[in-house]
Amino acid sequence: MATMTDVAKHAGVTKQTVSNVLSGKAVVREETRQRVLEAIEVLGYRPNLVARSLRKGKTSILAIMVPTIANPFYSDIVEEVERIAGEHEYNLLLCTSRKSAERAQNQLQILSDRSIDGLLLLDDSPISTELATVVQGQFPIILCNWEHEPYPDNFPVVSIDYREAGYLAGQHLLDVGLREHIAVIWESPAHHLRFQGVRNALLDSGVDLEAHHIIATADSTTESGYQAARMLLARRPLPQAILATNDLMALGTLKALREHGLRVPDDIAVIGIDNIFLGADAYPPLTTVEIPKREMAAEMTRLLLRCMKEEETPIPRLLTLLRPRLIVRCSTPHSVIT
Amino acid sequence: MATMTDVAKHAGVTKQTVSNVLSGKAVVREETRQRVLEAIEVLGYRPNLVARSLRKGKTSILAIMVPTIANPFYSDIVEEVERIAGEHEYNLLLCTSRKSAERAQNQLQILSDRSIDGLLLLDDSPISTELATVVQGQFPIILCNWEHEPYPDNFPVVSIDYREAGYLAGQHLLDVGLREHIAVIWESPAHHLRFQGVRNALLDSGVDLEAHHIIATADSTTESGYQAARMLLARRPLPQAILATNDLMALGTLKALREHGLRVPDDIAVIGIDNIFLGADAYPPLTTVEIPKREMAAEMTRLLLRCMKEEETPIPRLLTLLRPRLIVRCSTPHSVIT
DNA sequence: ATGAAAGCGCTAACAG
DNA sequence: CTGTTAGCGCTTTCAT
Repeated sequence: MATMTDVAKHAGVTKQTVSNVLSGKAVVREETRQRVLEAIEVLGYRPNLVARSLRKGKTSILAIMVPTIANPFYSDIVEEVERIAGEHEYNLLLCTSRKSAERAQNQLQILSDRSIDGLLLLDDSPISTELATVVQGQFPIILCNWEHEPYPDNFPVVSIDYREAGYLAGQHLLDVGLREHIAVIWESPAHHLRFQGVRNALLDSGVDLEAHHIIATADSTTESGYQAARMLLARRPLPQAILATNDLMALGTLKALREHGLRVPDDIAVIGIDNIFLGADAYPPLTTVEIPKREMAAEMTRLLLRCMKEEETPIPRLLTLLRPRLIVRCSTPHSVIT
Repeated sequence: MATMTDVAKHAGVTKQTVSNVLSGKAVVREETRQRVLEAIEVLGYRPNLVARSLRKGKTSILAIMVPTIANPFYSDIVEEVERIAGEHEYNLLLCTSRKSAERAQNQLQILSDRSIDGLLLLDDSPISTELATVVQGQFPIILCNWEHEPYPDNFPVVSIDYREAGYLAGQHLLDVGLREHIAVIWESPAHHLRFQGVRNALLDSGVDLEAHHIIATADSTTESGYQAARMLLARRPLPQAILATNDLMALGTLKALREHGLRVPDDIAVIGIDNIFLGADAYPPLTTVEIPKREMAAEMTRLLLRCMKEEETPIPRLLTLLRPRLIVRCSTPHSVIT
C-alpha cells in the first residue's frame, strides 16, 4: 500500500503538505494541491486510519452493546444506529452482553482499550451503571432502553416511557368496555414498569386486578405466553381480556385460545405491547402498544454524537423518555358507545 | 491513562521487558516479571490496542457486511458470528449495504483503510465479487449466503443449497399426495434457485407446473405473499397447495386463505422455506424447509479465521454448501399411505 | 505556503 | 535475561 510519504515523494513535496491537502485545514497553493491530488490518484493512496487514530487519539468508531442481536427488537435499533453513525462517518462495533455481567465487563474494557469514541449501552441490568463507571471518562456513554426505576443519574439516559405503555394498553381495554376479569401476563421483574402502568390505568377507573388473573413469567417468549394463557383458561371465572406485557407472549396467548376453540376478540380480547414485526399478520391481527424503538435509536445516537463533539463531559443527569402509542387492530373489540 | 513506559519506569525496567511479560514470547526472570505485574496492577495499565494495531499491521477486528440487520435472517447470523469471533478475541464491525452498490463500495474501502483482519460478505449481488476485488489482497474475504449461479470462483463461498431447499419443499407436497394444481409464489429473480428446485422435484415425478399457478413477486414480504395468494384465489381451478419460496410470503398466504374462509391444510396446503422464528406459532403452524443459517454462520466464521491464520492467500475456489431440511408442521396434510 | 522535527504507544530486531 | 534502537503512518508544532 502506498503511504503518505510515497505520495509526497511523487508530488515533490513533504508529507506535511499532503496532510494539509487532505485535511484542508491549512492553505495550499493551487498548483501544489493539484500535483498532490494527482499523485494520490496515480498511486491509489488511501490514508491509514489506524495511524491516524493513534495520532489523534480518536478512532471514529462507535460501539453498541446489546443483550443479544438475535432479538428483532435490538436488531431493529442497531439498524438505525448504524445508518445514522454512517452518515456521520463513524463505523459501528457490535458487542453483546448475553446476560453475563462478566462478559459485559470484559467487552467494556476492550472497547476502552480500542479507544472507541462513544458507546450506546442497552442493558438495564443494575450493575451496568457500575460497569460503565470503570471506563468512565474515556469516552461518552449513553444508557438506552432503561426499563426500571430508579433511572441512573451518572449517565444520560434515553428510553421509553414503559409505564405509559402499560397504561395505554390497560386504558384501551377499559375504553372498549372491558372492565371485569381482566387478566395480565407479565415478565417479572423485567416488565415491572409496564405492569405498574396497567394497574394504574385500571385503578384510575376503579377497576381491580384479581390475583388469580395475574401471571408472572420468567421470560417473555411465545412459549411462556402460551403456558400462562393455558393456566388462565384453567381458572374460573374466565377472563374477558388478556393483556400480555409483550407481543411475543400475546401471540402465544392467541395460540392457546385457538386451541381451546375460543374466539378472539368475541370470547376473549387480547392485547400486547411492542408492535413487533408480524403482529399485523397474526390471527387475528394483534392490537398492541407501539414502542418507538427507531425513534429511540435515532435520539440516542444523536445525543451520543453531540456528547462527543463537546469537549466537556456529557450531561450526567439527562433523562429522555419517548412516548409509546396505541395501535388498534383486531384482537380487541371495537369501541362501545354507551 | 498509564502507558507502557509508565509501567516500565515504575518497575525499574524498560518497556521492552514489559512487552515481553505481556506477550509471553520471551523469557523473563520471575522476580522481574512480578515487579512488572505489580506495576501494571498499581497503575491500572491497559495496552493501547490502536498502537499495537499500527505496529503489528493487524487489528483483531473482523467485519461483516449484510444487506440489512433489521431482517431476522441476518441478525441471527450476526449473533452467531459475533459469538465465535469473540471466543477468538476478535471484535466485530457491522456494515450494511442497503441495496446500494455505491454504499457497499464505500464501506469496503473504509474497512480496508481500517486494516481489518477479515471480512464476511453476505451480499450476493452480481457486483459484489467485483467490489471485493478492489480490496483483495489486503485481508481474506468469504462470500456467504450466495444464492445464485454461477458461484464466484475468486473467493471462497459458504452458502446453503437453496436448490435443494426448493426440491425438499416440492417433494414434500408430492409425498403427502398432492400432485395436481400445485401453485408457487416466488420472488424473482432472487429465489431462482429455490424455484428451480421446486420445479425439478415435480418434474422428477412427472408433475408439471401450470403457468397460471405461478406467481413471481418483486420482494418477499408478508404483503406480497398476501397479494399473490389473492391472485391465485381469483383463478380457476383453485390450487391444492401453495408453495411460497419463503416463510414470510407463506404467512401472508395463510392470511389470505383465512380471509377467504379456506381451511389449511384441508382445502389448500401451504409450505414455506426458511423456518423463521414465529413460523411455529402461526395459524396453523407452518410446514417449512429449514435454512441452517446458524450452521452457515459458524462455518463461514471458522473458515475466515482459518484463512487469517495462514499467511498464504486463502483458497480461492472453495464452495461449501450446507443442506436444508424439512420441518413438517400443520399447514400440510399428513402423509397418505397408498 | 511549505519543510523539518517530534512523537502518539507499541513491537521487532538485535546487542549486550 | 534485559536494554537499546528503530519505525509502523500519521498529525501537531514550530521554523522558514
